Amino acid sequence: MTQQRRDLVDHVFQQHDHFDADDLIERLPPKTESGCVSRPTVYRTLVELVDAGLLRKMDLEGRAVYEHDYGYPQHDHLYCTGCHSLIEFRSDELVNMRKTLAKNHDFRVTGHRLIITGLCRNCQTARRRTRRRVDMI
Amino acid sequence: MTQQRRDLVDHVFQQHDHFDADDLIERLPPKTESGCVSRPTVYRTLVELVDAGLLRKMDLEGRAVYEHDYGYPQHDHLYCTGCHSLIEFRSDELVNMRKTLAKNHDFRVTGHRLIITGLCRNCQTARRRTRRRVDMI
DNA sequence: CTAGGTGCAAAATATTTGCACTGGT
DNA sequence: ACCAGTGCAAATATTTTGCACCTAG
Repeated sequence: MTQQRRDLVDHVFQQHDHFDADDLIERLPPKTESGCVSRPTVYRTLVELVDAGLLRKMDLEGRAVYEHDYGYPQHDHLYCTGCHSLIEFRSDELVNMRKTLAKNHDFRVTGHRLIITGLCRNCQTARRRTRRRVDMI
Repeated sequence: MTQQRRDLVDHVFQQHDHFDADDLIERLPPKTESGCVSRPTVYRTLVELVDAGLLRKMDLEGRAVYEHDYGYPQHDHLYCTGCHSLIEFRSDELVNMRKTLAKNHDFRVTGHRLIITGLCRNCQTARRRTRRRVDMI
């Protein structure tokens, strides 16, 4: 348990949000007095946190996005292509569907990933008014 | 409409399967007398086929995977982490769920992607017997 | 002390782009 | 001839790795 890992873990679990490796790197330097954590260390630590079951990883437009896993209920996401935000939702139907499918296809399910793409409320109206900025975070 | 595009489109639509840019490039050379199609051309053509609505693209483990779209019913996939195969399935429940969610969240849905991960029948038994090879292609 | 962790630089992977050339119409 | 399409090489973007050094336990 080094200082770098402590910094990373602290920031990661400060609030429940979605982030990628770059977000993490950009957020860290200003908040730590010990200088910034190097890119390889961030990637290596993320792998370990995922393996340890503390984070969940998903691929979004070619990049790896992470969110809390440990202690969080299973859920899926609405993804807004306007502001690139992820909105969480839960669905028991989906879990049941998964069970049925597993049985029908003799498939041993280990997990799933559902992303529903579209425009969130804000981006629907923003698009009408003005050219919205496509900035992230 | 050039010879390269004709070759590409011919191969892509010869059978309904899932492939990535590399698969396509490897499959083409032996079958065409006109030499192989260059990598940039493959990528450029794939983009156009997706834009034209002929192919669907999905991100799987960081790589772009394509499948037929035009004329094919909407469906989702079971993904076997053993043999890396994609098994298609249809679900009307899912479509209904999507509608309900869209309404509840005031979200304008444009599409979705569901991938259920696990082990297919073969890989379940193979795993018990012997250490299966995780070779690709 | 010593094993695991870190940072730098470089490699690996996947995809995209600048640009001059070429082939289809 | 013209213009879209092509190939090469190089650029991008993201993530991974080799390796020498450092530090927590």
